[in-house]
Amino acid sequence: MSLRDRKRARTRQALVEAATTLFERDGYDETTVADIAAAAEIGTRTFFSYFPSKEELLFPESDARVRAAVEAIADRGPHEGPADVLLRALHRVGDDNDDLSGRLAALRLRYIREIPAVRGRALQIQTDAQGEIARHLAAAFPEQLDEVGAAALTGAFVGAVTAALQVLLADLDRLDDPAAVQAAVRRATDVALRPWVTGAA
Amino acid sequence: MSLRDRKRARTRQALVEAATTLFERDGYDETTVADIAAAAEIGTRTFFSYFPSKEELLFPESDARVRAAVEAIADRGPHEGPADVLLRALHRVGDDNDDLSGRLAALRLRYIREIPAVRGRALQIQTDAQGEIARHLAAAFPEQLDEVGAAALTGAFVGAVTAALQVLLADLDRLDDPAAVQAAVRRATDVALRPWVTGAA
DNA sequence: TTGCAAAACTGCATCCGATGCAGTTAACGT
DNA sequence: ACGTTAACTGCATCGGATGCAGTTTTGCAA
Repeated sequence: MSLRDRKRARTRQALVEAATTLFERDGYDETTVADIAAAAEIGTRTFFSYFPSKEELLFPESDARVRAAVEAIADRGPHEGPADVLLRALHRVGDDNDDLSGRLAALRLRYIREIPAVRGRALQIQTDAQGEIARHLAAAFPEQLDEVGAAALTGAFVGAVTAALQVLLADLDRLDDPAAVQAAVRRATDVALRPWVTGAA
Repeated sequence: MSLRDRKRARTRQALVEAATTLFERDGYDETTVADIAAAAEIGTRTFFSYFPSKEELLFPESDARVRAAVEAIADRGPHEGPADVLLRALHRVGDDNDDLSGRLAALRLRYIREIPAVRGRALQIQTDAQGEIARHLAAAFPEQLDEVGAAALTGAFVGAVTAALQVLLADLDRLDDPAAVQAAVRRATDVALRPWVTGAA
């Protein structure tokens, strides 16, 4: 990796950290892009060559989860059906929830509820990920699932977990506690997916 | 209804129609709020007392579908389970898809794919509607569903239909044909919900 | 009908996010 | 060491959105 690339990665990281600190101190709307750029010691204009928009700061590695899920599909056993694989993939994604120790994740969870632009971006990322997973799932089970069926199955899983999680997080004021969030995620998957684990594959 | 209210409703309608025409002619980003306000013969500033944002023009009656679904839940038969009721509600919502003759609906479907802000707003509306439906469902079946379970079930249904519909609409270039869209919606619900209609309630 | 209070409309100034452009600076490979 | 390429930066600009203050319109009661 060249010096250029290393420097660039460092600046990117500095931007995320500066944004995290400023968001925590002043709030999302109160923190301007100019503030963040200044804190990371780059020009305001240059910010937009690192992130296309302010929201994106909250989702610095949105690909990681998708990759984990795709891996889980690839690592399927010989006797697993589509629902089993999907279930395993979702659990693995839930476990990997600790991206970078929490501070940013806590902000993200709060802002997804409070700031429309952030919520919109989060939902779009989820939709895209869902589509990607469905594509891989259909490819893995060509005889049992067509494109539409795979999308429907994936949508049902993700939709169930997301909705359940939302209810569980709604009355959770201490979003800063990673353990509580982790527990909520696990309970959400359990409740949401119970209808499948007992039924047919 | 007072003269004031009637006039206000007329202006609101004029704004939606002006926006529809301008969007069709020039595109979403190319049409400014000032253009729309001018076409409806009100000041630019006044626009924001009718709609809080530009996107909102594309969702003028987002409550209607929720009301239809809630009605469907209320009209349940004595032997229907939660899944049956939800299925019927979803079908009714699908049938009511012809809001105001299509032009706006066609634009909406296109822009949900193309413009991030619109997609974000659409997903937020869907999420809110989902939550509302789940609340009513839980209230209707207090012994079989708790809050989390109702949210998970509703999320699964809506998620499945939405995902399936998205695949079907992806290769549909002629979005202007209401019949084709209607058919896609119906097929999406059929495919997505097949696992439930045969299984247990 | 008249007069008053509430609501709606409007222009103006302002802020912020985002983009195009052009000039400068820094890093890379030879 | 040098030319090429990429990155950084300031500047100007645009559109969406909000607060404010002044004017106009509507509603209602005297």
